[in-house]
Amino acid sequence: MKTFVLSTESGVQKPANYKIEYQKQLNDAQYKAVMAGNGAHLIIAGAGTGKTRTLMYRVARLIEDGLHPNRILLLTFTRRAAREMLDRAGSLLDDRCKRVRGGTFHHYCAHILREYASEINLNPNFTILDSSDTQEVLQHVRLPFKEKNKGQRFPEKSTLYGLFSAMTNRELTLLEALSELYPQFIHFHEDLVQLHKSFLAYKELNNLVDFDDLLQLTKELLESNEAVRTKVAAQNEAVLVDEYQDVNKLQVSLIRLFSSVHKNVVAVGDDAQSIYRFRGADHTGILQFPEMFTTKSIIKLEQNYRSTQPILDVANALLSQASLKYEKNLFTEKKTGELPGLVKTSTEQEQSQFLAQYILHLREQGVALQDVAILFRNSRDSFDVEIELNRRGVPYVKYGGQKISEAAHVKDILAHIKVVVNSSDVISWNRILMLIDGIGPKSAAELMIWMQGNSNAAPSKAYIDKIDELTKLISSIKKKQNQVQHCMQQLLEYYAPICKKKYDDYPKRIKDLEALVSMANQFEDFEKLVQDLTLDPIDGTALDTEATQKEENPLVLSTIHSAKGLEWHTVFIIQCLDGVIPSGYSVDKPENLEEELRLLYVACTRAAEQLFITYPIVLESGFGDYFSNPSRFIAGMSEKMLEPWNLVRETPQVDEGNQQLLN
DNA sequence: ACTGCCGACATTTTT
DNA sequence: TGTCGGCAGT
Repeated sequence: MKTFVLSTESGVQKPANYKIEYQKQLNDAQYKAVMAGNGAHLIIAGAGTGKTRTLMYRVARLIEDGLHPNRILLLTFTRRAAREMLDRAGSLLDDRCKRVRGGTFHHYCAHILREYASEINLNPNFTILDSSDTQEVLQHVRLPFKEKNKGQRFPEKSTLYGLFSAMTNRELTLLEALSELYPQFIHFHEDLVQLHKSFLAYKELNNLVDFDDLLQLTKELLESNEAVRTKVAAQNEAVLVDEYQDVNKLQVSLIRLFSSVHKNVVAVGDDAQSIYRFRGADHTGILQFPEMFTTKSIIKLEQNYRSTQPILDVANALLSQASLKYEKNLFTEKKTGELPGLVKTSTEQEQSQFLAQYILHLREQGVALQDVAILFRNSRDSFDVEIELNRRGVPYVKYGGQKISEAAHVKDILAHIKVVVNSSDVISWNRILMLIDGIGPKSAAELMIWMQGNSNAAPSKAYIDKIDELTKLISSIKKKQNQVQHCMQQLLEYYAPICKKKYDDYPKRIKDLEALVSMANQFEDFEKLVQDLTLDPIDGTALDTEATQKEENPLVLSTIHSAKGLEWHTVFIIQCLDGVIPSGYSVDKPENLEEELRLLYVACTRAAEQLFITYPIVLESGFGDYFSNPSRFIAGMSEKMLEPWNLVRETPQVDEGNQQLLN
């Protein structure tokens, strides 16, 4: 006789022992967030409370519970964030974590669209336009409207871009977006409706998709096509969203669609760190999460592991000036530390001198350059410091501001590759034709008509040889698509003389391009290369890694926006002036003003041990020098919270205490 | 038609 | 800071 023992346990297998000791390694709130079961959960994570840590432990926990990694979708703000999180989760558990699908909304949408393009009459081979490409399209489309309204000030391409983008991302009608953002153009409403139509038509005709379309088309696809929606959403057994405070309305709609089958959504964010209103993020969005998703729990992470209490005091003092927020009480066990310093300098140059000298002083004290950051509101606010740092040979990297891949020479090269990938990419064709001597807008347009076979007029003899050379190059690359690096090299040989002619500073640019060529081999094919470089542009550093690797790890200069999620031992916030932060453009609207406040809050909470806020009293401008005021956000702060520093020029006598010497 | 030059200018922040 | 529009010269 055979025996079979029936288990008394229910069918679900509960691993009695996890590989990871969750309870030991996490605090109570984090543990709760990691272990929370199915359904929607919102995690309000104050700055420095271990938000990333919590997310990655949750990923590991889900996998340990038997969920297949590719049924997890992790949506982050940048691709780097996803990569880091999954790498860290991987070292926590094992390599299964790396198979989690992670990336930005734009990446995921691009992926869906490529797969299901045919369902919405889209060619899967579409080219993704970055913001400057999109503006070029707008420039083209707006011409007839500008002509029609001759003599009047018609919206610029950047204005149109802002308008249409707001409309899509915030799910507004054109009229709503127009009256809110650019009421001065309200009388063009009718024209703008037409312009928008021709903008969409142009993109459709030429197989072009811009950043906003990636999201919008995906939404339309999933809303209208139940079969696809079910298929896509069924795959997402767990959806994790990072930086929820910065998602916009359109992205919220997408999350709902992505999670529409299993309805397991965990969102992490901090309403106090919402700084992307300009991109359509609505910082009240996170406050409305419970209305959008059937929320099982709201978990608050309040213990800060990053900063000292004096730094948190300043941060909390800033936050107390905000009006609408989730009540939070950040606390730390790092009770003691230096008081944050307030450094007033006479000029911007003096500010730069102070920074350079103090940073070198810190280095002598054992604080490595890479553990120090200089943060600022606008990319150009660091120009003066950069000069000073260069003068003293202090290595630094700068994040934020213009991306290398948006520089003209890089775009030139990429345009050649783009026509290989998508031969109907007229924007790129136009760009590369115009590079040829003697070809301007007119000839380029004629040539494109001719190439499409819609004209018998052959191109003029003056440049027929050059056209020939170009077409040979393109078709040769087309044949060797798998030899990415080799083709890039070939392309660079073709482009180098053009570059020399076009730019005075060509040696620098050629160097950039050589670096681009050498990094090209990490891509299997051109499609991947083009898509990755548009969706995930290289910021300042990546191209000159060679230079930075040789020297010591560099000091970090960054816009506050790009500093999101990062931390340093010592942080300097510079140019902390009224009109800079808050920006002069935001002072007339309370909502915008609050965002500036949050921005300063984000900056302060990047500091672990020491924080400095600096500003010059005299500002130079084209019209001469004038006196400036410190940011209104710090103006009323007590000296016991933010300690004023006194800068003294070097004299034979040595000063003591909190006085820093300048020489 | 295209190129180059000049002066005016406006400017956040990013996928 | 570079970028944009306008204008004159080739």
